[in-house]
Amino acid sequence: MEQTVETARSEFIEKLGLIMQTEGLPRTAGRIMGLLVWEGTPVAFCDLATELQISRGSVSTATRLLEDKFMIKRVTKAGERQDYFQLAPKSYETMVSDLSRQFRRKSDDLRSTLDDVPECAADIRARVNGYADMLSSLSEKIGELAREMD
Amino acid sequence: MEQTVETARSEFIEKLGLIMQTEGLPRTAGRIMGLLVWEGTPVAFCDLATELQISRGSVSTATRLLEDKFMIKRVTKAGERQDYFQLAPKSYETMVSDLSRQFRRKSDDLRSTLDDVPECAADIRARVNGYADMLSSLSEKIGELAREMD
DNA sequence: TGTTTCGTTCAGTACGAAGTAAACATTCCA
DNA sequence: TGGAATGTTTACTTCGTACTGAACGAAACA
Repeated sequence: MEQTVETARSEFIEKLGLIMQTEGLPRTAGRIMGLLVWEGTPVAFCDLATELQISRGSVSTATRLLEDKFMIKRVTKAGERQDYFQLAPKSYETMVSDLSRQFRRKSDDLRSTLDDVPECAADIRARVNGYADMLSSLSEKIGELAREMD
Repeated sequence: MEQTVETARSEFIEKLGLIMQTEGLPRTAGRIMGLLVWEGTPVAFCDLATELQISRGSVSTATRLLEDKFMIKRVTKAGERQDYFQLAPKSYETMVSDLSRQFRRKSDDLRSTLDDVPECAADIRARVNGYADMLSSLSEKIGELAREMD
């Protein structure tokens, strides 16, 4: 019975690794997130390496990446030399508003290519804006969700 | 003056290539989309190859991929042996509802790992569901947008 | 029927990203 | 001060994916 929970745990971790890979993050970072979500409590640096069977170097780069994105938080324990990690507060909210920002940036980036396109090429402008509009609508909707989350 | 429009065109195409790459599609497919968005009218198979400076093989696989996703449409012209391509009707709407579906699938996939987790592990269940909820909320919001688009 | 024009498929290649291992820097403790 | 523990950095390796180029098959034309 305990066996199946263990299986579920590693399944969840692996799945989250794959999912976050599709979001453009390294799989390792996703697996770390998975472990931290499952555990809930702070997990030691070395435990991440041993449990996920990855090198300390990978743990270092991945945790730093996740820290920079405010998805996890590095904490310390009194009398403990090791670093511990746990989910950052509002981590999901952060992820969602980050996604919103990504779409916004893409939209703006595309629209900026129209700077040198004269007014007369209205049809081209309309089509490019159409794509950019889709992206900004996505950004808007997702931003809305982010605001609803706290 | 024409020069700058040409520059804007290739900039747009390259940018869309990069953007669609972040969405998990091959860059080539994104550049094809970019060309088709810019032009608006059907573009010949061979013109895709020469204008984007890619092999016919790449054109073949990328167009097939985009066709399968209902993002572009293959059309023919009377008396013309070449295939032509243009944006599919409702292509943006399709892309958005596809995105919604992706998040839905991820959410369901994650939640399914809880099947073997007993009720007593309520804290674990809550955390996993928290992540899945974020994904399904995204799916929901984006699906909403898709419905608003037609 | 032979030839040309197309699009597809597939083997090979190139490239980039991610992970490893080891060297390194720093901190803590004896 | 010496040494162990801890995290970071970097050179190298691995792996997957995307692209090329050529062979192939099918269809149109002559």
